[in-house]
Amino acid sequence: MKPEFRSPCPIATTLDIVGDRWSLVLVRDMLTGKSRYSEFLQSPERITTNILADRLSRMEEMGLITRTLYQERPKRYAYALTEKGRGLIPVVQAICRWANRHEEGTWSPPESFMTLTIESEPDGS
Amino acid sequence: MKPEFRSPCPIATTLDIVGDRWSLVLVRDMLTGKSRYSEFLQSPERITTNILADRLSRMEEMGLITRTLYQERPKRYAYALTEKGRGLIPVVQAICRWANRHEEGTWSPPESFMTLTIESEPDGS
DNA sequence: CTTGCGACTTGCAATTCGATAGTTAGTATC
DNA sequence: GATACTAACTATCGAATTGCAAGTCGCAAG
Repeated sequence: MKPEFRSPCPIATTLDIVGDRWSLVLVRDMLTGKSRYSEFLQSPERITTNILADRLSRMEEMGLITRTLYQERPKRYAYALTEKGRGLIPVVQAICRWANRHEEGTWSPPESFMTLTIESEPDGS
Repeated sequence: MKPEFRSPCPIATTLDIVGDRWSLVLVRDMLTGKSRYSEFLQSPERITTNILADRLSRMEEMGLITRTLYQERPKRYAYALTEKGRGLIPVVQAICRWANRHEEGTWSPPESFMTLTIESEPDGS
């Protein structure tokens, strides 16, 4: 039942976990305040429902997010990043810097996004 | 013929370019001194030849790498990162830090890898 | 008692992936 | 000069993944 990675290389391992076209988009959404299924569906990239359901359960399995019932009757769930998930903040920030520098026309993320930090980081920049 | 991205979001755009399980593994290989087709094949993740050929041509199209004939008769090619490709250094370094912190058993990259810098970066750390 | 919403699930065609086998060009060996 | 070998690909094919559309289920409002 252990997830099997291609190699112990940290890069290959990370790609085995979030190396697809959607996982980090969901991380972005959660970092910018979204928490519900229907909110993820509304993002401009238009993820489909089957992929969304699949990614959410995968990411939960991998310990990146938690799924909590925030309301009984009708049951409603909220998805939120775990500390492991929030640990990806520096990764998505680096990705944003790269895209802004090398791909014309990409949006500049809000200052508040680029200055997010991980609680437990030794460096609060 | 312009590559079409899902949205102008820098994260989604970057994932449209390198958001698969192999591209950044090849970036890693090139950053650690590999430059030839046969060398990439020998990495522990065992990429297959069709995927390797596909990724190399895609990455060349996207401006991440260059393919140069380094020897006539027999023709031999060397692949190297462009400045745009080397711009991904902070991304792969952030990925390494994340994996080392959150995934047990991942290799710690050599110091020389973690201190690589982009020539034109405003911050040489 | 039907309409609608949130959160999924199912079906299916199309694309992509992985394993393996084959090709092409040159070089080295017998 | 036939045989073997290596680098760098290309082709084939079944399996897995993706995208699109439609359907389901619980509930609550009108």
